[in-house]
Amino acid sequence: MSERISQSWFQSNDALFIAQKLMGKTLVRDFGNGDIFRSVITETEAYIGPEDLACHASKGKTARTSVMFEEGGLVYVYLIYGMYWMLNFVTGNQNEPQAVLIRGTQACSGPGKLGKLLELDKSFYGENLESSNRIWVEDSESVGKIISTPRIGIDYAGEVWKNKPWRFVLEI
DNA sequence: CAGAAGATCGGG
DNA sequence: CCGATCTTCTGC
Repeated sequence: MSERISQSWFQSNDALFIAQKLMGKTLVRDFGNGDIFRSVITETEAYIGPEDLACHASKGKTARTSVMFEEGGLVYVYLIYGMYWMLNFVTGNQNEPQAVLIRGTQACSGPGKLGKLLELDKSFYGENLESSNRIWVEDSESVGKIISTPRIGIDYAGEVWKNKPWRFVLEI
């Protein structure tokens, strides 16, 4: 009964909206060997636009951030601390650099651990969530209450941006 | 071209 | 609290 979420949905909404609406939806990862990971998304963070000093796109368009300047519905992954692949979904239209960081699912809490569990790597950079045969999101009923808090690990972003309540957690 | 720091995590 | 571990960006 679950239906894959379309690229147009990611494209026609901003990161703040999508970060909240992804709550309760199902993240799917097909490893291609018969194993399929499916788990409900329970924690996200929104990173919006060039003004948001916590958003990588605030540094401008570079090889690392260019996918955020593309249309929504694509995967943005990057390696952090030399060992963790962070999973993000690009949102909004072209030249509206924004993304949603997937910080956790019911089966796995923590963005670093999730990236490891999903076996992410550089090859996922720019993957299309609507057409990919290895990673996508399926619609499902959101049950529970959404809590918002400041984002984690971005003290460098300055008082204004580091205090934005753009981290969302689903309490089931 | 060298150096620093990072949207993290686990061990002590 | 600190080290792991390596890509990316900055400054000289």
